[in-house]
Amino acid sequence: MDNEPSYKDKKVISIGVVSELTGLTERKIRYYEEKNLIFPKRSKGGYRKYSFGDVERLMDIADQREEGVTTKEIKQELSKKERKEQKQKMIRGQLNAQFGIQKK
Amino acid sequence: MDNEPSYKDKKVISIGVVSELTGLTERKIRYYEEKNLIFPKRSKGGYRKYSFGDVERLMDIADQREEGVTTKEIKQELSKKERKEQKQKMIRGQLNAQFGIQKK
DNA sequence: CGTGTAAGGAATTCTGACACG
DNA sequence: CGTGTAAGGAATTCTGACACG
Repeated sequence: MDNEPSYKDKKVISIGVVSELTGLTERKIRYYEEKNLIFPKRSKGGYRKYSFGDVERLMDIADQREEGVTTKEIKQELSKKERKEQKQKMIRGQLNAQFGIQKK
Repeated sequence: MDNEPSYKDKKVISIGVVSELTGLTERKIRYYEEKNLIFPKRSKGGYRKYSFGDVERLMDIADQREEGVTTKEIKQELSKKERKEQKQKMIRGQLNAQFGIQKK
Protein backbone atom coordinates (compact mmCIF):
# COMPACT_ATOMS: atom_id res chain seq x y z
CA MET A 1 0.00 0.00 0.00
CA ASP A 2 3.01 2.28 -0.40
CA ASN A 3 2.45 5.09 -2.85
CA GLU A 4 4.47 5.64 -6.00
CA PRO A 5 8.13 4.58 -6.03
CA SER A 6 9.13 8.23 -5.90
CA TYR A 7 10.10 8.76 -9.50
CA LYS A 8 12.04 11.82 -8.45
CA ASP A 9 14.89 9.81 -7.00
CA LYS A 10 15.16 6.90 -9.37
CA LYS A 11 18.46 7.04 -11.26
CA VAL A 12 17.45 6.27 -14.81
CA ILE A 13 18.43 9.23 -16.99
CA SER A 14 21.54 9.24 -19.18
CA ILE A 15 23.89 12.21 -19.28
CA GLY A 16 22.80 13.24 -22.77
CA VAL A 17 19.21 13.71 -21.65
CA VAL A 18 20.33 15.45 -18.49
CA SER A 19 22.32 17.82 -20.66
CA GLU A 20 19.20 18.66 -22.65
CA LEU A 21 17.06 19.02 -19.53
CA THR A 22 19.50 21.32 -17.76
CA GLY A 23 21.14 23.10 -20.65
CA LEU A 24 24.52 22.20 -19.20
CA THR A 25 27.27 20.60 -21.28
CA GLU A 26 28.21 17.02 -20.46
CA ARG A 27 31.64 18.31 -19.55
CA LYS A 28 30.21 20.53 -16.81
CA ILE A 29 27.97 17.79 -15.50
CA ARG A 30 30.90 15.41 -15.19
CA TYR A 31 33.02 18.09 -13.59
CA TYR A 32 30.45 18.79 -10.89
CA GLU A 33 30.45 15.11 -10.12
CA GLU A 34 34.23 15.18 -9.88
CA LYS A 35 33.81 17.91 -7.31
CA ASN A 36 31.28 15.80 -5.42
CA LEU A 37 28.35 18.11 -5.99
CA ILE A 38 26.25 15.43 -7.64
CA PHE A 39 26.19 11.63 -7.35
CA PRO A 40 24.85 9.65 -10.30
CA LYS A 41 24.74 5.88 -10.28
CA ARG A 42 26.33 3.72 -12.95
CA SER A 43 24.89 1.13 -15.29
CA LYS A 44 26.66 -2.20 -15.76
CA GLY A 45 28.46 -0.76 -18.75
CA GLY A 46 29.65 2.21 -16.74
CA TYR A 47 27.18 4.79 -18.00
CA ARG A 48 26.08 7.49 -15.58
CA LYS A 49 22.43 7.44 -14.55
CA TYR A 50 20.71 10.45 -12.99
CA SER A 51 17.39 11.09 -11.26
CA PHE A 52 15.02 14.01 -11.73
CA GLY A 53 16.21 15.12 -8.32
CA ASP A 54 19.73 15.24 -9.72
CA VAL A 55 18.47 17.33 -12.62
CA GLU A 56 16.97 19.82 -10.18
CA ARG A 57 20.14 19.83 -8.18
CA LEU A 58 22.17 20.56 -11.33
CA MET A 59 19.95 23.48 -12.26
CA ASP A 60 20.46 24.84 -8.77
CA ILE A 61 24.21 24.43 -9.14
CA ALA A 62 24.08 26.17 -12.51
CA ASP A 63 22.29 29.13 -10.94
CA GLN A 64 24.86 29.40 -8.22
CA ARG A 65 27.75 29.19 -10.66
CA GLU A 66 26.22 32.02 -12.66
CA GLU A 67 26.18 34.08 -9.49
CA GLY A 68 29.88 33.46 -9.17
CA VAL A 69 29.69 30.86 -6.41
CA THR A 70 32.61 28.43 -6.72
CA THR A 71 32.22 24.67 -6.70
CA LYS A 72 34.10 24.59 -3.44
CA GLU A 73 31.60 26.90 -1.78
CA ILE A 74 28.70 24.92 -3.20
CA LYS A 75 30.26 21.79 -1.79
CA GLN A 76 30.68 23.35 1.64
CA GLU A 77 27.06 24.43 1.64
CA LEU A 78 26.08 20.86 0.80
CA SER A 79 28.24 19.43 3.56
CA LYS A 80 26.65 21.80 6.05
CA LYS A 81 23.17 20.62 5.09
CA GLU A 82 24.24 17.03 5.39
CA ARG A 83 25.59 17.58 8.89
CA LYS A 84 22.29 19.16 9.89
CA GLU A 85 20.35 16.23 8.53
CA GLN A 86 22.61 13.86 10.39
CA LYS A 87 21.96 15.73 13.61
CA GLN A 88 18.23 15.57 13.05
CA LYS A 89 18.43 11.87 12.44
CA MET A 90 20.40 11.40 15.63
CA ILE A 91 17.86 13.34 17.65
CA ARG A 92 14.98 11.40 16.20
CA GLY A 93 16.77 8.18 17.01
CA GLN A 94 17.38 9.31 20.57
CA LEU A 95 13.79 10.33 21.09
CA ASN A 96 12.60 7.08 19.65
CA ALA A 97 14.91 5.04 21.89
CA GLN A 98 13.68 6.92 24.94
CA PHE A 99 10.00 7.23 24.26
CA GLY A 100 9.28 5.21 21.16
CA ILE A 101 6.72 2.50 21.60
CA GLN A 102 5.27 1.31 18.32
CA LYS A 103 7.78 -1.30 17.21
CA LYS A 104 6.21 -1.92 13.83
CA MET B 1 3.59 28.68 -9.37
CA ASP B 2 2.86 25.44 -11.24
CA ASN B 3 3.87 22.36 -9.32
CA GLU B 4 6.41 19.82 -10.49
CA PRO B 5 6.74 19.14 -14.23
CA SER B 6 5.06 15.77 -13.72
CA TYR B 7 8.08 13.50 -13.84
CA LYS B 8 5.78 10.62 -14.56
CA ASP B 9 5.21 11.62 -18.15
CA LYS B 10 8.59 12.96 -19.19
CA LYS B 11 10.14 10.71 -21.84
CA VAL B 12 13.71 10.37 -20.70
CA ILE B 13 14.42 6.68 -20.11
CA SER B 14 16.29 4.51 -22.60
CA ILE B 15 15.06 1.06 -23.55
CA GLY B 16 17.83 -0.70 -21.65
CA VAL B 17 16.74 0.85 -18.37
CA VAL B 18 13.10 0.21 -19.17
CA SER B 19 14.01 -3.42 -19.73
CA GLU B 20 15.57 -3.59 -16.27
CA LEU B 21 12.66 -1.77 -14.65
CA THR B 22 9.99 -3.96 -16.23
CA GLY B 23 11.83 -7.24 -16.58
CA LEU B 24 10.78 -7.36 -20.23
CA THR B 25 13.25 -8.02 -23.05
CA GLU B 26 13.97 -5.16 -25.42
CA ARG B 27 12.49 -7.29 -28.16
CA LYS B 28 9.13 -7.42 -26.39
CA ILE B 29 9.16 -3.73 -25.63
CA ARG B 30 9.78 -2.88 -29.27
CA TYR B 31 7.14 -5.34 -30.39
CA TYR B 32 4.48 -3.77 -28.18
CA GLU B 33 5.34 -0.46 -29.75
CA GLU B 34 4.97 -2.00 -33.18
CA LYS B 35 1.49 -3.06 -32.11
CA ASN B 36 0.76 0.49 -30.92
CA LEU B 37 0.40 -0.40 -27.27
CA ILE B 38 3.08 2.01 -26.18
CA PHE B 39 4.41 5.27 -27.63
CA PRO B 40 7.96 6.28 -26.77
CA LYS B 41 9.53 9.43 -28.15
CA ARG B 42 12.80 9.48 -30.05
CA SER B 43 16.05 11.27 -29.41
CA LYS B 44 17.83 13.09 -32.26
CA GLY B 45 19.86 9.97 -32.89
CA GLY B 46 16.76 7.82 -33.10
CA TYR B 47 16.92 6.25 -29.64
CA ARG B 48 13.62 5.45 -27.94
CA LYS B 49 12.83 7.43 -24.80
CA TYR B 50 10.20 6.29 -22.30
CA SER B 51 8.47 7.85 -19.28
CA PHE B 52 7.75 6.26 -15.92
CA GLY B 53 4.16 6.21 -17.08
CA ASP B 54 5.26 4.09 -20.02
CA VAL B 55 7.04 1.76 -17.62
CA GLU B 56 3.84 1.30 -15.64
CA ARG B 57 1.92 0.75 -18.82
CA LEU B 58 4.40 -1.92 -19.91
CA MET B 59 4.09 -3.76 -16.61
CA ASP B 60 0.35 -3.69 -17.06
CA ILE B 61 0.73 -5.08 -20.57
CA ALA B 62 3.05 -7.78 -19.26
CA ASP B 63 0.45 -8.83 -16.71
CA GLN B 64 -2.23 -9.05 -19.35
CA ARG B 65 -0.01 -11.05 -21.68
CA GLU B 66 0.67 -13.52 -18.88
CA GLU B 67 -3.06 -13.93 -18.52
CA GLY B 68 -3.21 -14.85 -22.17
CA VAL B 69 -4.62 -11.56 -23.42
CA THR B 70 -3.42 -10.93 -26.99
CA THR B 71 -1.84 -7.68 -28.11
CA LYS B 72 -4.82 -7.12 -30.34
CA GLU B 73 -7.21 -7.31 -27.41
CA ILE B 74 -5.01 -5.04 -25.35
CA LYS B 75 -5.02 -2.57 -28.20
CA GLN B 76 -8.80 -2.67 -28.50
CA GLU B 77 -9.14 -2.02 -24.78
CA LEU B 78 -6.84 0.98 -25.16
CA SER B 79 -8.81 2.31 -28.10
CA LYS B 80 -12.02 2.03 -26.12
CA LYS B 81 -10.56 4.09 -23.29
CA GLU B 82 -9.34 6.70 -25.73
CA ARG B 83 -12.78 7.05 -27.24
CA LYS B 84 -14.26 7.54 -23.81
CA GLU B 85 -11.74 10.23 -23.00
CA GLN B 86 -12.49 11.92 -26.28
CA LYS B 87 -16.17 11.96 -25.46
CA GLN B 88 -15.50 13.47 -22.06
CA LYS B 89 -13.38 16.16 -23.63
CA MET B 90 -16.14 16.94 -26.10
CA ILE B 91 -18.71 17.26 -23.35
CA ARG B 92 -16.49 19.50 -21.31
CA GLY B 93 -15.92 21.68 -24.34
CA GLN B 94 -19.64 21.90 -25.02
CA LEU B 95 -20.46 22.82 -21.44
CA ASN B 96 -17.73 25.40 -21.44
CA ALA B 97 -18.97 26.95 -24.68
CA GLN B 98 -22.51 27.15 -23.32
CA PHE B 99 -21.91 28.24 -19.75
CA GLY B 100 -18.23 28.96 -19.42
CA ILE B 101 -17.45 32.46 -18.27
CA GLN B 102 -13.93 32.80 -16.92
CA LYS B 103 -11.92 33.45 -20.05
CA LYS B 104 -8.54 33.46 -18.33
C1' DC C 1 1.09 -14.35 -33.19
C1' DG C 2 4.85 -13.42 -30.10
C1' DT C 3 9.48 -13.69 -29.23
C1' DG C 4 14.56 -15.03 -29.76
C1' DT C 5 18.76 -14.22 -32.14
C1' DA C 6 22.77 -12.99 -35.16
C1' DA C 7 24.35 -8.98 -38.18
C1' DG C 8 26.14 -4.60 -39.35
C1' DG C 9 25.98 0.06 -38.55
C1' DA C 10 25.22 4.37 -36.14
C1' DA C 11 24.64 7.17 -31.91
C1' DT C 12 26.08 7.61 -27.06
C1' DT C 13 29.15 7.71 -23.36
C1' DC C 14 33.61 6.94 -21.06
C1' DT C 15 38.31 8.26 -19.59
C1' DG C 16 42.61 10.80 -19.66
C1' DA C 17 44.88 14.52 -21.57
C1' DC C 18 46.09 19.03 -23.40
C1' DA C 19 44.68 23.92 -23.60
C1' DC C 20 43.65 28.41 -21.57
C1' DG C 21 43.73 31.27 -17.88
C1' DC D 1 39.55 26.94 -11.26
C1' DG D 2 36.23 25.80 -14.73
C1' DT D 3 35.43 24.43 -19.17
C1' DG D 4 36.30 23.17 -24.22
C1' DT D 5 37.97 19.79 -27.36
C1' DA D 6 40.07 15.92 -30.05
C1' DA D 7 41.08 10.79 -29.46
C1' DG D 8 40.25 6.00 -29.19
C1' DG D 9 37.56 2.57 -27.33
C1' DA D 10 33.60 0.30 -25.32
C1' DA D 11 28.61 -0.08 -24.32
C1' DT D 12 23.97 0.86 -26.19
C1' DT D 13 20.48 0.95 -29.48
C1' DC D 14 18.58 0.62 -34.18
C1' DT D 15 16.53 -1.86 -38.14
C1' DG D 16 15.39 -5.78 -41.05
C1' DA D 17 15.48 -10.54 -41.36
C1' DC D 18 15.23 -15.44 -40.40
C1' DA D 19 13.41 -18.93 -37.17
C1' DC D 20 9.73 -21.40 -34.76
C1' DG D 21 5.18 -22.29 -34.24
